Amino acid sequence: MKLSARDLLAIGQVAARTGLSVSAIRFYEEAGLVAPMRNNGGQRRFLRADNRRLSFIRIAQQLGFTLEDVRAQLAALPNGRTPTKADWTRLSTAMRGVLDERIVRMERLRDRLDGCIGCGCLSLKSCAIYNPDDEARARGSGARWVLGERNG
Amino acid sequence: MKLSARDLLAIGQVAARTGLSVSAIRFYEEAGLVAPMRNNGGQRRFLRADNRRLSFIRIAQQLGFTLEDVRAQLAALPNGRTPTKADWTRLSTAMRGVLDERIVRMERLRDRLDGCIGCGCLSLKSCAIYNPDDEARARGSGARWVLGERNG
DNA sequence: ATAATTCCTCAACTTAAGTTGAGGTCAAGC
DNA sequence: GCTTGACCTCAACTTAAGTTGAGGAATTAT
Repeated sequence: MKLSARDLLAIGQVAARTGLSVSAIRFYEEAGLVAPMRNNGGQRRFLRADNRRLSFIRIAQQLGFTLEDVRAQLAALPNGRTPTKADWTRLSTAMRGVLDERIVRMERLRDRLDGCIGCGCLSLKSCAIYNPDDEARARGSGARWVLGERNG
Repeated sequence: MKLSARDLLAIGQVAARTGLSVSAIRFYEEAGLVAPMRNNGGQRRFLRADNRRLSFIRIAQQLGFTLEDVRAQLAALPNGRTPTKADWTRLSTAMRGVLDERIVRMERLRDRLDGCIGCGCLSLKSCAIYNPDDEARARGSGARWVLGERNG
């Protein structure tokens, strides 16, 4: 099918539809997460399918994934054809698995803290959190995840 | 009680005991999280009680708290006297509450994602994650939390 | 007394995920 | 056909939590 001018969106329209800022979308292009075309005047023109791609980025970010994570996920999409709903569902399911893991990890950390609350051992070598086995491997250069929160 | 030279630790000793790097400890001093004395030569000298304080910082960080969070927690410690085990336990208990909240929040997000997996609505206004109510308030200038992870 | 550590400050660099602003161009409405 | 608003690039700035390095001083060990 051919694309008519109606199928091409300016960056502001995409921003309005996805909830992303214009500057963030430009940044994502620079990061290689989306690849809009350009019109004669050099302005970006997005396919309607890019809305879904950008929304995916936004959602994954809200779930605490880094753009690197997102890049890896998007790499699993078919290239050449527009992703189908099934493609997106596959990605979402994969994310759910990672979320589940994170929840388990947090629960483990919390339980360790419980152990420490009892023993007051904050500075001792035997403290379960002080001397973590697996979690702490992340110190150094591991991937990191960020989630916004209000703690007022 | 008086303090003898044995009670005063050089920064390298504190680093070895707490697992923090020397540069991180200096950074924490600059951030006002710890306040070592200085000897005649201008070198830092830490009280043994500072080990516990610094360990608390390290643990809180591993649990995903920011230094700002830590600063707020430490502000709740008594000033003037060395914190007791009960003081530290109070702090740990407060942290546990925050961790519990976080876990609940993650579970909610995960469940929302489940809803989205089914509907494939990633770009639609009605998507529960796309159009989040409370969580998304963190976008902008909210506090953020970071936890290390390996996702290989 | 001297060599080897450890320590000091200060400035610059790092990563992630953008934002902000300057200076200039394009497109749309009237 | 002009004005307004949307868009362009590019560079610099932001925050958090430090690390790295230069250049020098203090402490410890022999």
